[in-house]
Amino acid sequence: MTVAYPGPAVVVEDVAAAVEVMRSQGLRVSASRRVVLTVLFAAPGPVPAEQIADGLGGRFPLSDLGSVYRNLETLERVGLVRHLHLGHGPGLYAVAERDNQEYLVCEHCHAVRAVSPTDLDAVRGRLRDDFGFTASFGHFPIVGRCADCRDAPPRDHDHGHEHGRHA
Amino acid sequence: MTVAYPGPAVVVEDVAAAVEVMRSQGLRVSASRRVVLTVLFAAPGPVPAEQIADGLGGRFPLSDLGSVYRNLETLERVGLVRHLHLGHGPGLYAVAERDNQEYLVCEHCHAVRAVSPTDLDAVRGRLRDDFGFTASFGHFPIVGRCADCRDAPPRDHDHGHEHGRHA
DNA sequence: TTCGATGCAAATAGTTTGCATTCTA
DNA sequence: TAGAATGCAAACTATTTGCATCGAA
Repeated sequence: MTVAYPGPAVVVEDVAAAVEVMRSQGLRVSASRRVVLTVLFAAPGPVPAEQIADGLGGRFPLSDLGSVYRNLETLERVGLVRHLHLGHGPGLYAVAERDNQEYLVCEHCHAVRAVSPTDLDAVRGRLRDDFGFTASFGHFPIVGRCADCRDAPPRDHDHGHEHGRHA
Repeated sequence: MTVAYPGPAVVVEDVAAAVEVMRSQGLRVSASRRVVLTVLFAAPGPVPAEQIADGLGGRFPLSDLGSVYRNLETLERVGLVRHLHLGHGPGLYAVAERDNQEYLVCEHCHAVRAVSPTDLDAVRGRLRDDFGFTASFGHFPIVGRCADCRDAPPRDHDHGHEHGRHA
C-alpha cells in the first residue's frame, strides 16, 4: 500500500534524531528500521527501495525488501521520509528535507534537480491564475529537458525506464 | 517495451484514415489493430490498455492484451497514438490530437484536464527563464489540486492508485 | 509477556517477451 | 508464400500482503 496522505515533514539531522522521533511516535526501533534510515542518510539522493535492501551496494547490512517497503511507508507516514516518482522505474525514497523539495527531471539525461518550493512559486502562480490549479511537484516532478539537453536530438527511451542520477 | 521517442503526431479523423496511414508506413492492417483504433476513437478520453483489450467493456471485439500493448507501441511509433501516465496506475492511451495535448490532473478528485500546449506557454516560459528548463506535460502531466478540490481536506491516497475520470 | 515488526514466500498489477501459428500483402 | 502480426503463456518489475516467528518495550 502506498502511504496515506503524508503528514507534515519531520526534518532531522541524523539517525539518532530520527530514532527519537520514532520513539516519540510510539514506533519500535528495530535493527531493520535503523538500516533503512542509515542508508537514506548515506545516500547521495533519492534511492529505490531495492538499493536500501541491498544496503546501498553492500556497504550496509542487507534487509528484506518487503520489510523495507513497510518501513518506508511507516517512516513516511510520520514524516521522516518522502518519496517521489521519476517517470517510469521504481519509486525513490529520501529523508525529508527542510523545505519539502520539489524536482525537475530531464527526460534526456535523467538529471534530477531539487529546488525549494518557493523557487517554483512563480510557476505555481501562473498555473493558479490561468487554470485555478494548485500544482505540486514534490511527488510527481516536472519533466522536460534541462539546459544541457535542450537541443540534443531525441533518442530512444527519452520517455525512458531507468532511474536517474542526481544533481 | 515502452515506445521509442515518439515521432511527430499524425492526426486523423477516423479509423479509415488511420488505416491509410498504417498502410503508407508499410504496416499491416490486422483485425486486432482495427479494434485498437476503433476503441480509441470511441473512448471518451485516454484509456488503459486493459480496457482496449476488453473492447471497452464488451462493446467491441476483445483482443489479446499482449497484442494490444504491441499494437499501441507500433501505433504510437508512427504517431497515431499517444500515451500518458496519471500518477500511479496503468498508462492511458488515446489517439493523437491536433495539438499534442498536455494535462493537469487533480490528485484529489482525479479529474484530468486537457489543455493545448500554447495554454501552458506562460508556465513553460517561467520555467525556462528561472531554470533553463524546457518542460513538457503531455506524457507526465502536472499534478496538484483543481479549483474544486483546492480546500478539500487531504484524504488517504491523495497520492492515489486509481486512474481518473476525464474532463 | 505482549503486540508490533520481521522474514519469507506467495500474490498482485502492469507490462514485456518467446514461440508456434495465422494471415496480410 | 514470405514475413509480419497474433494468441497464449511465461517472464519480469515494482510492490503488497499473509502468516508464523521474533524481539522491543
